[in-house]
Amino acid sequence: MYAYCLIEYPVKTLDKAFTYKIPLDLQNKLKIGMKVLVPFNTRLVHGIVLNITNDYQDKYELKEIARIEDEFLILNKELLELGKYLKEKTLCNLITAYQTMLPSALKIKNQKSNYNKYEDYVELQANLKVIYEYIDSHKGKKVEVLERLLEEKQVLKKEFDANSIRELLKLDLIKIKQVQVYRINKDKEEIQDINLNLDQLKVFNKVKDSLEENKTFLLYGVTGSGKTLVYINLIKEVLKLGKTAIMLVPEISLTEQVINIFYQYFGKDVAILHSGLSKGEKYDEYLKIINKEVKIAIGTRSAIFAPLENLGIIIIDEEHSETYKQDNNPRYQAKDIAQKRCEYYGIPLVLGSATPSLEAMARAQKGVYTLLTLEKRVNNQALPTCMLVDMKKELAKRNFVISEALDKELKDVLNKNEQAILLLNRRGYSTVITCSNCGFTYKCPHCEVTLTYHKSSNTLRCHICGYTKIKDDICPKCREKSLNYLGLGTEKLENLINTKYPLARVIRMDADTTATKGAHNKLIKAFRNHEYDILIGTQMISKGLDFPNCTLVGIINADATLNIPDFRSSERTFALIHQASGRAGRANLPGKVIIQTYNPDNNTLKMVAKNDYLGFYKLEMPIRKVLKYPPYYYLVSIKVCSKKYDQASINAKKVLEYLKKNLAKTSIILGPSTALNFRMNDIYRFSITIKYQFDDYLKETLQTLDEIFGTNKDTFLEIDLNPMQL
DNA sequence: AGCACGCCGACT
DNA sequence: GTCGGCGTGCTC
Repeated sequence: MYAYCLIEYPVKTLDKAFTYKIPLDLQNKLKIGMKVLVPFNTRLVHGIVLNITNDYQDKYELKEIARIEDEFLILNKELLELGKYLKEKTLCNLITAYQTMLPSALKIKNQKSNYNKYEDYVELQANLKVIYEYIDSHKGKKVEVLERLLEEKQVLKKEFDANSIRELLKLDLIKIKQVQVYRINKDKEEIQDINLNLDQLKVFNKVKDSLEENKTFLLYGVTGSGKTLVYINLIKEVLKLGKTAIMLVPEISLTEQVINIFYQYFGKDVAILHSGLSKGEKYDEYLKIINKEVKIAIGTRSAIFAPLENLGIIIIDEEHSETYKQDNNPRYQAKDIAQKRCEYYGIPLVLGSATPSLEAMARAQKGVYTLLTLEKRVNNQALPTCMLVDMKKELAKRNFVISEALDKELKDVLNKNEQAILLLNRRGYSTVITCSNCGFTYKCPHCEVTLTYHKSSNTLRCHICGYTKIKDDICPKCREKSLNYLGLGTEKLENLINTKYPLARVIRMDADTTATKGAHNKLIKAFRNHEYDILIGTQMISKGLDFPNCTLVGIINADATLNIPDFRSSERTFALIHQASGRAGRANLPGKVIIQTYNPDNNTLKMVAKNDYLGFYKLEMPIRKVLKYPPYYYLVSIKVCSKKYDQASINAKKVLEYLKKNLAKTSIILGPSTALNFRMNDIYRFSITIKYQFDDYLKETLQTLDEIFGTNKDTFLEIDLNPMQL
């Protein structure tokens, strides 16, 4: 028998199956999808078995498989196929595709370690007669241990007094047994079922009627309409059919609430997969799935590869979130993978959002997806009232950061002992430092962007590569003490608010205050418990958080995201502000939102202020059509990267020539131009964009392009199909 | 990727 | 004479 193995090196030339003889003693054990160790060239390497056959045609002299590395299948048939799809979709190596699908503890690489966690348990050793004799003739702790063991058979060693255990061991009355345990163990909680309201029920029934069909639903439900409850009920239905479910959430730290609700409802049936877990925890959760001990996997992007068999539904919450697209190789979109898996099992895919991506909504309008709508908030609560404030007028009143209106509302909130959220999508203290004497500004030496000043650490930092330097007292160029701090970040805003409202308790949440594990949760909990009155934060505060006492949301600078030069900036701005305003007024209290902008006539902002997603959709779609952007055209972004400016530039032109020759004539090629972050980590990047509608040979063309440049030493390509940004 | 093989320069 | 620089080519 022969095994076709893919080996661990992620190199184009080695990204194919190598054939090995299967030694007799492994012939019954070896299965497709197992991890093996094989001789390769002069050494042993890891590989994964792609196929097993009985005969072999080529005259090649074959070596034998050395051994099996993991006793269980790391990938089943469906997932092996899925890897091929992933490779095709993203043009990555097949081995890279499989690596991406596995948790780091199981990845195919040359270091085996045991991630199983064991705990010492105590069991009775001697026969019962001896035990009873001991109990009858002794007193104290040791007897208690034995009595408990008679009842429970196996007890955690930690629960007993160590001395007693030691002595009982010496007497040979008990023994220690190592048992594998899971690091995460959540039990179901007894909670009362909440009944779906009529709207929710309608939506639920639509999907329920299609549980055996491969249909994609777009669940468009306003913030606070109770989408989660619909998901829970759908999953219950799926479990009743004896099937399993995957649910994706954008970022686990922000969605802790959702996770907890799932634990309450489903307890031990849930495995959770996200980047915040330790390697061991991830390994355990993955193992629970492989061992079929759980029926539901919840997690972020990569959880879409959860090795559940017999899937019954996949749900993707906050469908519009850009976190579902991986921004390094392989650049896959979890929604595509989900679609593929649903197709395989013939089951529904549910995409949920209050601000669907234009792509999704367009497909729903075309009937490709089935549109389901939840128009009303639970209990008919009103959506918050929004107000646009013209900051140009405020400047005249010398209000640079907080407008009159926001000031009034903030005071009001503080008086009523309610809470407010202020959104400012820029961290740090001041975003630009210039010298008023010579005009000097700080730039990152590796990335060509201005450095942001962080007051708490007195450093200047690059938000791209993390470069950090201590702030100077004098201008490094002209040696004058004339450095000015321009531009507003969350840190400065926090300072300002503290001085302006000295009695208010203010808390800040951004990448700097949430760097340590669990910090996120602590801050959120503290704010929910009303230990603070005002929460200042970047976009991380906008998603899915529920603060019942929060009645005011202030968008400090709505233009910040709007002015980023990208075709999706309007969509992003709408989603961000709309999601943030959804935080206002959730329980019984009505909410208010104040949006500060220098562009009060901007249509996107007007639509946000009206809480009018469909209005925004109707506004933005014609623009996309005219400019030939998604959803009307597909995009490919090619970045030509090199440490050497000249090489990047020359090769960018070569790529362009190649594309012109080989792409469909109907495709549009833009560039090369300098990429958004032209220099990043000392690498220069030229950007070429392809817009196309139909091109059967596109992938082949890109594949060969990639191969041609694969041999180039100092230039490499980043090819992103359906990029989120250009 | 990782390693052997091979062909040239500057050292005990 | 030989140690070691890294260009080239191969891997079931």
